Amino acid sequence: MPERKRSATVPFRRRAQVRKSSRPAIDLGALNGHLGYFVRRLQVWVFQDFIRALSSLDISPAQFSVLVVISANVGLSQSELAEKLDIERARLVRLLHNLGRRGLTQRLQSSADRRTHALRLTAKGQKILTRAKALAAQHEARLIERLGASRHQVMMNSLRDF
Amino acid sequence: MPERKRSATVPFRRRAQVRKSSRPAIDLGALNGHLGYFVRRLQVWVFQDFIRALSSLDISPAQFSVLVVISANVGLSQSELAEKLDIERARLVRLLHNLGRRGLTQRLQSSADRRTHALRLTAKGQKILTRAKALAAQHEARLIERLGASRHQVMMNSLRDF
DNA sequence: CGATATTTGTTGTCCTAGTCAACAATATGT
DNA sequence: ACATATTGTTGACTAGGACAACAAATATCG
Repeated sequence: MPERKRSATVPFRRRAQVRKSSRPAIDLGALNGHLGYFVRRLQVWVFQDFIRALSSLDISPAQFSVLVVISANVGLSQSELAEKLDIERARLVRLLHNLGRRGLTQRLQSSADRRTHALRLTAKGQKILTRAKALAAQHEARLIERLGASRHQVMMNSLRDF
Repeated sequence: MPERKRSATVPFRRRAQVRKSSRPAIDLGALNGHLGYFVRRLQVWVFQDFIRALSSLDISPAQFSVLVVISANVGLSQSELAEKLDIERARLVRLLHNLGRRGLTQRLQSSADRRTHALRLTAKGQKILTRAKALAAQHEARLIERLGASRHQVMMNSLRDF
């Protein structure tokens, strides 16, 4: 996609014709020493690919993580979920509001503590999540392909208990 | 229905000591199979630590990357910089506007192409960048410590040419 | 050359994520 | 019983990023 206008056959380049080739390669400089920069780039790629992968279901990465954790821990409270996913409680409220509006999640009154809501997926939510997991798996396959299986494994092990 | 793996060998835990233990460990579920989730967490940690590290200079990660690349490629244009850092041209305009307002960067008229601006740091910008690099190095040291030197190295190699 | 297309920097607009303070209802500790 | 803490919620605000449109400048190609 990046347009290559580098004609290798030009014998003598007149000054007026020397175009962008005067800056052949841009140096990242000190960024080369910062892992965070590359992590950021990877993360952006992952999000873009993930969003595209689940675009047919209109499920964002954050929404996916919420659905997955609710599904794996039925009845947990918003505070617990927020803490586990490192989301602000205030932000989780809006996430759940949207998911609830779409009929994917439910907030049930907890008998023990009337402040808390016991979270669970609706039948529709479970169905959607099943499809979402399949699409997410395809995304992960692309990531593994892009990264190389061994590197993917290494990074997984390195980051799992970060 | 949630598969609660209660170890059958646990004798009796007194209720008084068990507080919110009705939910002893929250399961990440399918997220455990997604590298992107852990990459995201690392990236958030990195940004938080980086911002804190450079808070005395009030330099964000994005601003740092802009200053670094300009410094390493004096005279490059906004388009080139935007492409290299994967920033929208429109966004870069605002970044440079702020950095310019603070007297850190300059946009000089390019003689060859009067559309483009040749970017460079001011003397003040270079001075600030020098200090920023030192603080960023401290941040990187913390990241290495947190991650382990070997893992840091492995990830660096894995992501450098992503 | 000259008409047309493309590039560059810019502005305006919109959307979403994320942060923060405050608040009512409820629960807890002493 | 009373002070304190937690839970879910709302409102307000900031910032990042996406997108369209635009004028000026340049490139392309008949």
